[in-house]
Amino acid sequence: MDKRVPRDFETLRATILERRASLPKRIAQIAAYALDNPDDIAFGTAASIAASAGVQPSTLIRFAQQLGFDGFTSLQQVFRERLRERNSSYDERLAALRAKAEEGAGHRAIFDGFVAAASTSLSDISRALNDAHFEEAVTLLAKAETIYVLAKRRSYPVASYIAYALGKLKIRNQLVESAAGLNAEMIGFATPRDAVIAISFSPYAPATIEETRSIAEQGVPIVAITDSSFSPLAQFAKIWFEVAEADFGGFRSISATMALAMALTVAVGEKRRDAGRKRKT
Amino acid sequence: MDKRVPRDFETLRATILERRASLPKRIAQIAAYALDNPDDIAFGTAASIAASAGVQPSTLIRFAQQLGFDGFTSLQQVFRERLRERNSSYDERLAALRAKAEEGAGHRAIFDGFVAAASTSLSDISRALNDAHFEEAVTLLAKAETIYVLAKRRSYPVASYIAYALGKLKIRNQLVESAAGLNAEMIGFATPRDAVIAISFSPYAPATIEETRSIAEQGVPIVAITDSSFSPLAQFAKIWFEVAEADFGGFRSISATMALAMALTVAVGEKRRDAGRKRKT
DNA sequence: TATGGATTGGAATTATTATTTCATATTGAC
DNA sequence: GTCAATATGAAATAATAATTCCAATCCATA
Repeated sequence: MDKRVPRDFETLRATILERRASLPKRIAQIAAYALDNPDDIAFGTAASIAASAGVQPSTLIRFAQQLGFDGFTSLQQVFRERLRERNSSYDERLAALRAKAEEGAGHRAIFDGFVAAASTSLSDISRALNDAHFEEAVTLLAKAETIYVLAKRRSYPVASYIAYALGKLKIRNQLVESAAGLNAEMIGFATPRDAVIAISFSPYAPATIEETRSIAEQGVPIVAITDSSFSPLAQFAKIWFEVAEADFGGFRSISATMALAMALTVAVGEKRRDAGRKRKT
Repeated sequence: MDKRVPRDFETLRATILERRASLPKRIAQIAAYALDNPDDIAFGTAASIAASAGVQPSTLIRFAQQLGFDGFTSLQQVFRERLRERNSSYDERLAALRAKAEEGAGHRAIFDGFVAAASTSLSDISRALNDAHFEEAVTLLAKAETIYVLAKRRSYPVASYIAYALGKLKIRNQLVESAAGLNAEMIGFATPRDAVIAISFSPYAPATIEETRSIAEQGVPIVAITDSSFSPLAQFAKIWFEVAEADFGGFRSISATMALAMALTVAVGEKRRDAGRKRKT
């Protein structure tokens, strides 16, 4: 018994792909069918699957045996397990990935951890996002002449993506960068007809707070993305979103923030397009 | 037959909850178990489920019949269908969300779309990432004196995050920005003892390609993150990762790229720490 | 093109699993 | 407390499904 039986779907998949070339015709046929229709394998009976794949039930069993299983039933377990896993909550999946990390599966575990953290964050925000707030924010931003984007450090990548996307949508915007130390002057140009997207998470970058305060004092409406109602950003903002990002290895995910930012941007683009169309007709 | 048989899980669930009070003890027991462990119902046998729920198989069948099914098997179909639906490919779900967004179902649909795109991308890369490549990349980067980070436009946010994280980990790095048009000179300082992380997706920013080529010619090893084996980056790179990002509303997700980038960064940090510790002992 | 080995189809067999049946227990009304 | 109706447990039975077996076929090689 030097050939190990694939216990999880991914290993199984890899094994099949690897041996694909050397499999007999009918077995290959079943192999292809299995990878294309994993759900059918999970739920069907040997006879029904064989019929769908255009082979005999016995071939199906030979296929399973060739892979090292002792029969169709044990092969089917792997396909069922896959559905269970896929279906299990993000939290459980995260736990599973963390568990894998414990076994010390090299650096792969780190990667799994980040994927898990990102998934968790996404599912959290999907649940938590308030539709009405989102709608208000879109309305507010769509009316702005120029959208100022304000974020430092960890949040800066999000800001730069927003600026990129707004640019592609031909929406006037200004990324407040600290390059030449002219942020204060840049902010000075903003008026109440503009709007701001400010992003900051604990520990809040002092510069972001300071700039947000000063721009708020000029009467420019602010949409904030931050991590709690105690955030200093929340007090300055007309509308603010609370985003809870999961962390791994001391680094927090930014995927939820990113998704929210992209959605805001694109929604603003759509709203403007719609408004423009209406005005013309 | 005025009582209709629940055909989908949600209806079934509602029906069960509604009648819960009027059900006999053992039947109620099975009902509770079914709602708590729907996966078990989907895959188990009548005997195994009955045992887990602490009742007789016949009770399970009576339960099914009381709900209007003609036996356990048809009840089970509903639980299986549920898994199928839940698992229906992300692509289908994305398509549905896109359609929803098209018909103007509020801006929430846009947000959902971005979350779905991000989830899809994450689950794809989780499946596709090659452990060995990842390990190699980490080794290569951990040896570098300085890590140069190269990315423009859509990929720039990822690069800026890498630079931020490397900085926090006290790993010397240089983000190649186009601020003052001095990129060529900056790149000129790189030696074969350094390393590069280059990120670019179709349509590849010409500047990124050009800079990657020139730095490769200096013998600096390159780790590339890109979207296909035909990518111009792939030919210059010692190791390259293929990342397929789902898109929504014309904007591609960057969550998978982000997760990979963070994992690389932190893994490099760990590897260095381990190496440092070894040297000391 | 003959020959041996591998592969396949299809029926026979075995196993597993759902369902039915019936005796027993429980519950509630009088 | 008695009786009838209902519910439950356990084993018997029927149905269904997995597996095995063997003859037929295919394929590569000499």
